Amino acid sequence: MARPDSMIPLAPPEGGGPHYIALRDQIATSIEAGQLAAGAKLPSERQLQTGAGTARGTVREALFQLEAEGLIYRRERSGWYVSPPAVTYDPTRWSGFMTYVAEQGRRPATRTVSKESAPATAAVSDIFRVAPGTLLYVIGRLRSIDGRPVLVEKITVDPALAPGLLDHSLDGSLTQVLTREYGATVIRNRVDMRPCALIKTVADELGVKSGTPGLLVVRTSFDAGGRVVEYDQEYWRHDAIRVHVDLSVRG
Amino acid sequence: MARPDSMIPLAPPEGGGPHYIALRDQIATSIEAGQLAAGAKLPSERQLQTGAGTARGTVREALFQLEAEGLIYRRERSGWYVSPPAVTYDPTRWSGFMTYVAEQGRRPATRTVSKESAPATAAVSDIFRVAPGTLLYVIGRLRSIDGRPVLVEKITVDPALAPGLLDHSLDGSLTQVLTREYGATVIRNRVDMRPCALIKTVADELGVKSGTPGLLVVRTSFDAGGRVVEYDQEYWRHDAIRVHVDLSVRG
DNA sequence: GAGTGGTCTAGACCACCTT
DNA sequence: AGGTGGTCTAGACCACTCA
Repeated sequence: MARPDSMIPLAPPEGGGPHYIALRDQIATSIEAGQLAAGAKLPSERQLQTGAGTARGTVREALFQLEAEGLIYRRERSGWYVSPPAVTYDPTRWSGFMTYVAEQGRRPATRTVSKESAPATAAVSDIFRVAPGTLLYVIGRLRSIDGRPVLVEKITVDPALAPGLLDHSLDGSLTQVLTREYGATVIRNRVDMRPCALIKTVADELGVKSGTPGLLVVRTSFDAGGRVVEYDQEYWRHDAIRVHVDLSVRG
Repeated sequence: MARPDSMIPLAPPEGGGPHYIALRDQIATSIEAGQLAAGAKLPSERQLQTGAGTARGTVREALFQLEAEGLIYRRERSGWYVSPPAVTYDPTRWSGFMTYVAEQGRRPATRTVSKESAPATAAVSDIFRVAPGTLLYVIGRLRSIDGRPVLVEKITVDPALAPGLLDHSLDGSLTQVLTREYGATVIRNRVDMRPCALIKTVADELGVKSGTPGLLVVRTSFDAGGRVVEYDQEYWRHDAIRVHVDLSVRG
């Protein structure tokens, strides 16, 4: 039996839109009204289901919508939570994650997940202008804001520029280490950004479901000789970042 | 009856992952292998359902995943199609949409959807530094690449700077009109970007389902007097754009 | 161990696009 | 008119988290 109109579980949504949109609006309103504060946990899907008088699938559609909008997020098999505000990233400023997150009154943290020497793939060897298979340092890090993981990054560095890099502490600013310990001077930064989906490996580390939307930010920094100092691929939760660029006419 | 293992509809996915991921991988592979070219239509959901031996909901989950990744997109109630490549947007370059899209070998088009004088809301009046309720020009445009709508924009301009603007043709570069006809000179550009969901009004114009992921790009341009020349909110399909910024040390 | 979300089934009706 | 995706139901079992 499909949609038994005889029992009218809940008033059909005003305006005739889908039920899941009506539920979405209801939850969105109580978030904006502050009844659900940032970080607060939503009722369970089965509770919402009872309250709304719809099937669980419909409830989940409303939740997916809110997730896509960045209003809520999930912790795998734990529940749905109200998203905290996003931080602003400005690629024209040269401060690192730890700095600009703190400047915005939030608490940044970095955890080094992996560090190793690995042979360069075709794409990477091209960027570093080395032969494919050349051993490069690859560092994996997980960065959090106020205790919530927001990005996973994979940093590649040429050992020729920073021999023994992996023996240093990598839980702070890597750029700072490269500058202070190895005298590397970045004079050019290239930044690429694009919406993406978080694939399994990344999603697992962030504790989100594979396939949730994200933002890929790729930074490539060069020294005066045009050599790549640092190649950094950052996979962000899509609701944790916004980008801001301020530009004046120049030469 | 749930998951009748007795009939094993399709070999359970290698590695033990979910079925929808296996189907996703299968479709992704045939796209990457070129068996499904950019713009090609996928088989219908019910055909895929039969082929994969799963329920339609599972098929749709695989399709949603691919959509989130930007590999495919849908035309409302028409079908699923392979996404064309994204265009690159560089906020540090001052060329407009028509120019940079054409430079990348694609065919740009603009259609003016609406133009009117409307009273400034609180947020907008703040940006333009006018009293709330002041009449401002608001222009709605739909922009396409190779015939596929990729963004909806809402441009706000202060009539004090460009009286009679709405009488001009607005289907080309608006910045050019403002420069040539009104002598406005932009010396500063502020750009904000963040992932978002496309809400109903926008989604309808783009012909996508409400709630599909998008990218909001807000450009604010200023003249030498610090006055806002143009305030432009662009809602992009998330799979149509990537952002590229190249920065050198400077003053 | 109770409860949560994650995955899946097998249907149904509808609004809309396409031909 | 026939086919498409969009929405929805009412179940089920599973892997995992949390207390």
